[in-house]
Amino acid sequence: MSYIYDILLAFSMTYAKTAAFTDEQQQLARIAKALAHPARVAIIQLLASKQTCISGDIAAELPLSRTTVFQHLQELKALDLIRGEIDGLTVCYCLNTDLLRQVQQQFTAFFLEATANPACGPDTTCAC
Amino acid sequence: MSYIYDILLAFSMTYAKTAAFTDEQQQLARIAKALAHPARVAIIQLLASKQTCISGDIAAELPLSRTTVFQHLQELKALDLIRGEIDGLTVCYCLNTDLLRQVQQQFTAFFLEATANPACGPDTTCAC
DNA sequence: ATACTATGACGCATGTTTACGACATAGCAA
DNA sequence: TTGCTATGTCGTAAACATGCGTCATAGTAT
Repeated sequence: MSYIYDILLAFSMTYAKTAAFTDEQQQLARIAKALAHPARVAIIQLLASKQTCISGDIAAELPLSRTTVFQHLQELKALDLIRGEIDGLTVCYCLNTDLLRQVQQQFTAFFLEATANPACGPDTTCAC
Repeated sequence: MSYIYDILLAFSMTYAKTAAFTDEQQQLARIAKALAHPARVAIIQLLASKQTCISGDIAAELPLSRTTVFQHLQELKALDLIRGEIDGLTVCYCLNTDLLRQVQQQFTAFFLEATANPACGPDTTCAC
């Protein structure tokens, strides 16, 4: 019993237990992770504020090196939150507003669920 | 000029440049980071689903060790997203719904800003 | 062709997160 | 007291994130 259990356990060690969470939870966490750095929040706000897509001089507007900004751009791009099209020497990055709207709904649903009940208080069994 | 610049730069190296982003951006990123792991999303959903606050047997409902779950609880607690009150042998954890509502508004505002414009398309200078 | 510029790829150093076992503590109950 | 149970603390290993300098590539212009 414990032998087989140990073998099964071995396969699910270290970072792999994540697979046991629901797709919904993992999806939300993945997007949240993309927003979990001020630089990436700033990049999205920057792209949102420009009518036309701006190129890699995004780096010029942030207090980070071009290399680092590029890395953040890649991360957002990997989740398809932003798109990048090469146009000659420059690259035009822009928001994927369709996906952002979907994501917005996921977050809205999550927060609705989380704030639905008044949680603990004088009317519940405990009083946090 | 470049001498003083270098000194100033030295104070803001490595992870400290974060200070150059707005409070708003940092706050959003901080909360997003708290939601950036499926376990923490699951914990919040779990607490939301229970009428009464449940104790540390949260761990029993998640595919993680008690120690690891405790660590995630601490992280959420550090941001005051959840509260924990000791009641004899057990601890009652519960959501801080007031704060969650504030956070909800921050995210709503961010996504509104991000999805306001149709971004790139046939009507803009580039066509991502 | 040559030089210039905007991008992107690579590698490395440092710090942070995640996960867990082993130990410590503190209430409760026999 | 003694043992049991629910919590919390510590140390540690592995993975991941962050930041940047350096080099490679590929358009553009002279």
